[in-house]
Amino acid sequence: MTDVVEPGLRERKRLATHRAIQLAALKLVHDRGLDTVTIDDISRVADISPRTFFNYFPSKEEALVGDGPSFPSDEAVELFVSRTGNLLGGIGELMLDSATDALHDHEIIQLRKALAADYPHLTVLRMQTFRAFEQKLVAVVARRMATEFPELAADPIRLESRSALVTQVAIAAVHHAWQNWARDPLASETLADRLAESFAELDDVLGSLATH
Amino acid sequence: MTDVVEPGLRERKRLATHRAIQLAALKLVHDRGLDTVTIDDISRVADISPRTFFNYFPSKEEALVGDGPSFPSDEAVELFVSRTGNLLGGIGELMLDSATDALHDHEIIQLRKALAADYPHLTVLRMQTFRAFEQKLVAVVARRMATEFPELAADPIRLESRSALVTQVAIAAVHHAWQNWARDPLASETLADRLAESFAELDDVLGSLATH
DNA sequence: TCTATTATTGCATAGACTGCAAGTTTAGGG
DNA sequence: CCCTAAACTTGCAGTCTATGCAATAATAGA
Repeated sequence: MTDVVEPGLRERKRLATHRAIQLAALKLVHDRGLDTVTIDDISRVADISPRTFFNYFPSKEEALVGDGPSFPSDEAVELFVSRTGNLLGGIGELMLDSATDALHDHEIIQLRKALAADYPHLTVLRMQTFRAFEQKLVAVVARRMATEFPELAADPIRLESRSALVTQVAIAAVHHAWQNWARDPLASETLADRLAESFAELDDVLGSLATH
Repeated sequence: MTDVVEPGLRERKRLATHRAIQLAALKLVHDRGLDTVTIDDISRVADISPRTFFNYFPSKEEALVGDGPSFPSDEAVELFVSRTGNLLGGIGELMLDSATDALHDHEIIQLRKALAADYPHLTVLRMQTFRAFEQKLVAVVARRMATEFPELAADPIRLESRSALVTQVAIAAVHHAWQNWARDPLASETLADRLAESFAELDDVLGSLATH
């Protein structure tokens, strides 16, 4: 298999700084509120120069919400495309596949959760990191729908519109999951749990709403 | 009935300035691109002081995307709540009711359309203006679902989660409509048309996705 | 140990945004 | 028509965000 090379000193330092900045930003904002915390403050706590801050994050907000999800692996994508039935649930699994990446840092996760509860507009910003993502996802969904619904494949414009709509609906579910996750700080459920719940609920609610 | 009082001079001037700022901002950005346009530029064209700009809009972006929709009238809300069947379609009509407010300024609409095509991230920002809105909408949807699905009314937590999810899905449809509307600059369809289309398509797609 | 690459930092600068106080304009009554 | 209160505009000073550039420091790899 592919060798997992031990990352060098440079890489390790880079990661440490990356984390130090996020941690400093999250702690400060948690303690003193969003608008009283400046990038100078964050840099001081993270032990870097303010100029270096911008080598890692383009803005205070980005440092707070963290990096967007990475796109699912090719295998996961191909599996998704080739399957049939429960399309939305499949997208949910795909999301989950990419969301479970950097979610091992307990302290940061906890702080981010509190942040999401305190500043809902940052949650929306967080959703925006999914947008980069979104276009690729639409393309993948289109491939899947083309194989599953042959009559759509014949009408590219309709296919495009459909897959865009379905993707938006899936993102709505992710948003819903994130909101529920952040709602109560005491719950021990992970974001992954909430994702599964929201997609299940979505599947359930569709049945009761369809007018056919 | 309620008398429609002629707005005074003060109010008319205010509206004129409001429009002048938006127009100036949209034209400048359309001609020169987003990042080369400053608030000083906009103010110069709109014939106001830069300080006055901030009396009208909190940022350049807000001036570009315009004000959020106003909440639907009480009558529209009550009608929606009391009806039954096609829940999502009903929400669509509700959205439409509030979206057709300030949509009579052809020049601004056309420029905003071009803007949405050129800068998709502003469209997302535009969606954020729906958020104030969103909370109220969730409450209204909850009322409707409580009357329509009595078994939900008995479980407030479930009801809350459901209505939040349904609202998110509806917003997804609005997003989809907005994207389609902005996609081709030549199409003569109005945003209202696109909204109707997207909600119809949503209703249609639900049938094919439900796993029941 | 030497060198190329990459990262950090300070400095200078432009632009976004806010509070405050002074000046203008409008509303509305006498 | 005039006067006053309220609302609106403006200039100014100051803080914070953000970026380019050039100098310095640290690391990788030979």
